[in-house]
Amino acid sequence: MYEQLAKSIGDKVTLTEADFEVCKTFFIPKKIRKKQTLLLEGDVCTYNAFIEKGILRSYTTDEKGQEHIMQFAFEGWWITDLSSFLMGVHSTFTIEAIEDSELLLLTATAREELMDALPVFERYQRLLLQNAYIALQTRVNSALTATAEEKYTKLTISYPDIIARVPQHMIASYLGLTPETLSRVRKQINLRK
Amino acid sequence: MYEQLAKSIGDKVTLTEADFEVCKTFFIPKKIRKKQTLLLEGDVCTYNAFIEKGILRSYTTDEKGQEHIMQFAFEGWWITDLSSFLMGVHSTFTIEAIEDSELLLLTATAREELMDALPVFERYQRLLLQNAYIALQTRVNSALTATAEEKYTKLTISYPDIIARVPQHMIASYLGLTPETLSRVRKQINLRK
DNA sequence: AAATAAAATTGATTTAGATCAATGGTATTT
DNA sequence: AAATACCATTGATCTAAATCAATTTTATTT
Repeated sequence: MYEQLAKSIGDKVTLTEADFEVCKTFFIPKKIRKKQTLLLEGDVCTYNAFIEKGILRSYTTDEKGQEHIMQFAFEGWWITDLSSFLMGVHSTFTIEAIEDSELLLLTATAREELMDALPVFERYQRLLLQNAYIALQTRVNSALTATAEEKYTKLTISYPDIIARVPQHMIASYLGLTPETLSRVRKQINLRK
Repeated sequence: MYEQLAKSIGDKVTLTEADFEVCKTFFIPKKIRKKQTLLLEGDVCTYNAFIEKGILRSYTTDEKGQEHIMQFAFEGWWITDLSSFLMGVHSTFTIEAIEDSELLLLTATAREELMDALPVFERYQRLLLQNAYIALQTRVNSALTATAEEKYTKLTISYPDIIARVPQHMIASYLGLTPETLSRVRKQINLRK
């Protein structure tokens, strides 16, 4: 149940086995079924979730009821509404499981305590955040620069997992395209090869 | 020369005056004139720049020679190409002064040393990054969701400084619009009031 | 396994914003 | 202060992607 977490932390910092045992105690394991929500828009996000197994997504809903996906999260990734989680404000995102998933939840206070108990955890969190920030910049740039086809092609290269495991209409939403446009883009690409 | 830095750090963490004196020694002051570059696309970004005075911007240039602005940075903000700065890869961004500016530069090694010397500096950096990440998410969401007019209106509300101090064609670039479209959007808004 | 719901595809049409082009303004530069 | 380069505005036209609508395919549920 903690394999992915051990791997994720170990990739970024050095932690003894004893310290990892301490680390584990701060997390709350939780299973969540496909289509169940971990967070509803408007609620306060009380957890930062680490994914041991499965896929989740976070999304906003606009006035017309259309969903806009902010993030997909797979095994070994984290997902939360950061501003709600850190500042205690009402969330703008809904977080929902795309597959049956196994999570490790960290409350805001547990997170603070864990960073105090194991200073490398703060470093780990900073390193994760750096990567997440860089990835988001790339996404902004793609949104400003790229055509529909370029956006899709870049995604297939950078995140083949998303293409393989996520329904197409959700990929469209993530890229800021309609499902129809994405379907046509894929057809074009296939015709050319 | 260090007023803005003292303010920025003081807003996030607690630092004694003596520690701040230590902190100062890690920075290299630098003046840069309007239109001069701090970083050219393709070079390795050796500095994380804190802005004491002035405005800078970071942007990518596409195949057609068009510039796409990733970030504006004012007094009290930081600017860098994070992935180039941290990983030593060639930068995708150019960083350039919009006005004559005064900077405090931190090299990657100075930054590491500073975080070792003053652990609160690591926390300060993490807190900055958290805010930057949340702001970027908001920008992605706006890019996915909003019309040209909504993008502009949101910017006027969230960042009136940008509207007031940055040329219009750069605002257009930042929003992913052409200068013509932004001009028309502004006209529409003015006609309505 | 049949029934139902959800997702993907394809076609016809519309539209928001881009592009092309010209003019008037506003800064820099000499 | 004149000259030059850069910016913002306005108009006409074009186009990539959205919308509307129908059909086929694939998943879920009973």
